[in-house]
Amino acid sequence: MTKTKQNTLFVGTLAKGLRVLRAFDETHTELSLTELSEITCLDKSAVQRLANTLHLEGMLDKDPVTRRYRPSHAWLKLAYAYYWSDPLIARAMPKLIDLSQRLGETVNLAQLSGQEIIYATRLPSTRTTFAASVSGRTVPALCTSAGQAILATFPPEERATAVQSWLLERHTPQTVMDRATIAEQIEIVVQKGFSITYSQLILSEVGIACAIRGPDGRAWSAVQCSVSSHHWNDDRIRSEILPWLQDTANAISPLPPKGKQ
Amino acid sequence: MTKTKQNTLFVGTLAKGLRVLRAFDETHTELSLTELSEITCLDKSAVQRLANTLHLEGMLDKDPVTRRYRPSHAWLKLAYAYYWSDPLIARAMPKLIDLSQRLGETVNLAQLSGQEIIYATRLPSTRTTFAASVSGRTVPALCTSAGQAILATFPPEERATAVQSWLLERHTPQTVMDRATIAEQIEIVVQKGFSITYSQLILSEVGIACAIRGPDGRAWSAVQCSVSSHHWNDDRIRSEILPWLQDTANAISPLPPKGKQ
DNA sequence: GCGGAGATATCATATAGTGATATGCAAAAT
DNA sequence: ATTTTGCATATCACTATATGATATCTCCGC
Repeated sequence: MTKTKQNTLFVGTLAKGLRVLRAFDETHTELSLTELSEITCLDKSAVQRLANTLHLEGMLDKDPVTRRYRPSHAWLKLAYAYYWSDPLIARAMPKLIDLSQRLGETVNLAQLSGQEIIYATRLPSTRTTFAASVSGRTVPALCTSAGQAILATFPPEERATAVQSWLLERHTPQTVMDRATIAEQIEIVVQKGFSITYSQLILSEVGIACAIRGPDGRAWSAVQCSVSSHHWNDDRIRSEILPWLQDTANAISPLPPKGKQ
Repeated sequence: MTKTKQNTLFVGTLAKGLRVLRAFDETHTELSLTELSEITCLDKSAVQRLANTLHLEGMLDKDPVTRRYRPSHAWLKLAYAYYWSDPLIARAMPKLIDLSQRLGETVNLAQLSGQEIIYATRLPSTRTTFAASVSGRTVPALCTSAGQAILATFPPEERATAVQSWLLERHTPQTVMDRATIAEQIEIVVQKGFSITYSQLILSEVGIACAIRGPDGRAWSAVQCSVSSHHWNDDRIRSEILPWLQDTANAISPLPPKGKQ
């Protein structure tokens, strides 16, 4: 209902079902029918049917006693299918493993997804927050070293509009919320070829990122490394981490020439 | 169509949409409309509408030139939601990171999902196959060290029927396909409290697993470690890996007493 | 420039999903 | 114990919505 996308090629019922799936997130880890109904803004009855269907199809687990629904293992299987479908992952993975071994620090593969960065794979090497140890997290691109590294490969005008309009989100007291400052930072990234951010997502966490450029020089992903500022000063980061990070990013870079065969 | 689940609480359209999502896997990484139609056994028109809807809703990417569909980043976001929803993951993750650091070898968290094991989190420490480096892979439980470790915590009758009836799948020439042999192996696991398998999924790969038991002694998950038999002999595995593995599994074990509060 | 495969668009039809309402169940409140 | 409340589950008549056959359009190989 609400204002369904008129089109006849659009199956509203399926869209509603997806609303139910997407109702689950960090804060909504298990939901009752009425909660689902509230979150999705769908009719109670509709949610009942949709959730039931998702349950029968193995997409939702249902607690037999509380009657609440939870994501099922099928959600992980979908991620597995994604990993196979994205050629970058296959190319990057062995190199990321090497890098993580060499540095002994957390290494991530970040991809641009709209205005956000999604951490497609994570190789945590250190106790950290839960959010930083599992893949699939999304964060506004402007707030992250990876996002800035990627944006720095964009043509100046696109870069400018991105810095002007893209989503921002405060995660720590230190999170930079001023777009002018971010613009400056990114210009520096353009010069240096890498990006470093401090305490943007977690306090005293340093993010270092190098873009993975396509043949046209433009990047959609980045190799990123997170370390603690208590253990690493700027000099050591630049001398002991950056070179390897850069090498890894470059090694992943060349995209296949798109040949049909 | 076909033989839709009669029930009025079942929304066929949604189920069909899910069929489209699940058409993607290791071998089907990007699909055209006609391919989707073949795989899902759905009408061409139906697939057209469903795929289009999934695309508009951001669940499928569409190559503007080849017109083929691919899984989108949303699939990773779903996995992220799963990770938050499963309390075991949050409890296990820091301990798995520690373990992976200590051993310097690949560490996995495996969960029982039907007759299969699903690798919910992976911390690869060594170059390995792609399938073994990304999470979400499922493998028949009987073929894996983790599956055997879990089954060994089941009451004898259930164990027996599982060994008799559950799915088997050959992955290497060495994969044990004889149920009697598997039964024997699992009885040994019951005695020893851990499971070791050789070359079952990949040649010269050794899998070592310890079950994560619930308060009732029964397990649904296991901590698993994969090493190369070229680098590790039995003695070293038992003395240098097993103790830590066991400790980690035990440390994760105690499930919260299920109190409402 | 032709032929064919596959993607896109259209449309009349009835099936399949809708949402209001009613019943059932269990835990919290009195 | 009894009542109340909050949710889950079930039912049903209606029509909006998905259906699938058909037609058109577009791109590639020959």
